[in-house]
Amino acid sequence: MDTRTALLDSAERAARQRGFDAFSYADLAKEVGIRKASIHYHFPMKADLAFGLIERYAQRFSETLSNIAASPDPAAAKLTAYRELYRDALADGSQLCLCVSLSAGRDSLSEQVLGELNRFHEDSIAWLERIFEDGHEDGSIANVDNPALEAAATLALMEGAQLVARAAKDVALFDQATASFDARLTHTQSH
Amino acid sequence: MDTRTALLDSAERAARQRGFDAFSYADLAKEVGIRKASIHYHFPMKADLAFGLIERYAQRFSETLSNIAASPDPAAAKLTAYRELYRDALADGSQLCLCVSLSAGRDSLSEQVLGELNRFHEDSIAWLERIFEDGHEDGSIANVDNPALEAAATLALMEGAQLVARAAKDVALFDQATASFDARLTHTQSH
DNA sequence: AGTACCCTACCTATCACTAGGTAGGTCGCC
DNA sequence: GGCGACCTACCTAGTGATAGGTAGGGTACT
Repeated sequence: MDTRTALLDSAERAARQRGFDAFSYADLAKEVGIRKASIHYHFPMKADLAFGLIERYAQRFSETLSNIAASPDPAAAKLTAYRELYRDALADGSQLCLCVSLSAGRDSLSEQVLGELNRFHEDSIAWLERIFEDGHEDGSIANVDNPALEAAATLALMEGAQLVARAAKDVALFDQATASFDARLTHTQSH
Repeated sequence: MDTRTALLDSAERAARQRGFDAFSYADLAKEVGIRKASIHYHFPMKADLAFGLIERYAQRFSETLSNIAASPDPAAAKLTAYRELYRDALADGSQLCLCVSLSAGRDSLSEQVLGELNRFHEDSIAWLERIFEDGHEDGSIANVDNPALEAAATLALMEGAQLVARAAKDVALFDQATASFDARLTHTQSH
């Protein structure tokens, strides 16, 4: 496999599990099977690695959101899919999604990475706002007063639910925290 | 001032601003005005410092919640007060509350500190559940279906809102994320 | 075909620095 | 005299980063 990709994979897992500052080039080197110094060939500074991580992550996430939005399902189903994204990222309760992890350890990040992170948040909120508007129109989401505010609330809810679930290492907490949100969605049984 | 308290104060601010792993005994020593090694007299290991922090924090928070609960105000007003707690902790958008900060950097914490953190979360949810029950009865909180789930959602919302607001260094994001929540509360104008 | 050159992708060895932590001494106060 | 509170001085084990070397592949000119 491509070494650069292997490094990104290993770093992403470490960052999501332990935080970006909590893993070292030595950890990475051991896992990927090259020497510590060789990592600097691919990522001269650790900030470059952080940027590489968020760049790839944002791109993947963006594609996923586009795919969800493109489906002919009602808006409620799209929000359910969105929720699943965050739920799945928890794995067995030991991982955070990268944006939550980086948000939490914000301080050590470069200005560039921070900008990318904020852009990711803005994109997510814009996407959600659109879905809430659709859900208001097609009636699949209950009580939509202000799509923009609902979008901001949803993002915060997902990130917060992930945080508390990971703290307790218990995915059930994520489900509890998002259950009321889920109850607003009209689930049309399709089989 | 008491040196131990000064150390806790300095450590708390540092932990909330930069994360528990991101400040060192050297930073603390410089700020408090004693030598690095002297800190070990008060907190032999950094884990002891972490425990001291969360212990004091949990106790303070518990008292605050008790005071809020004891007031004769409607349940909605108590939730507003709860929201203010998290909002105020943000300061100018640069700080998290201690539990969010520690949740985020969970990995480096001792089992003991982790237990204390989870207990804090449980207590918060129990407190919130009670408030939601009251709010359902006195009618000051709209659409209360399941108090336990609402409680979990509220905690997650607050922590998540704080996280995204801090990431963007903008308190307005906290307000946006919690606005829909606030809209469910009946605000009785008293003057 | 041979040689000169640059490239990628690693390596060894070491850098300067910081982390948390320890040993042992000093000083004032009850 | 003992103890609380602090000091200087040091240690070990890391950290990210750098310097300089090397094996092997491609390209280009003669």
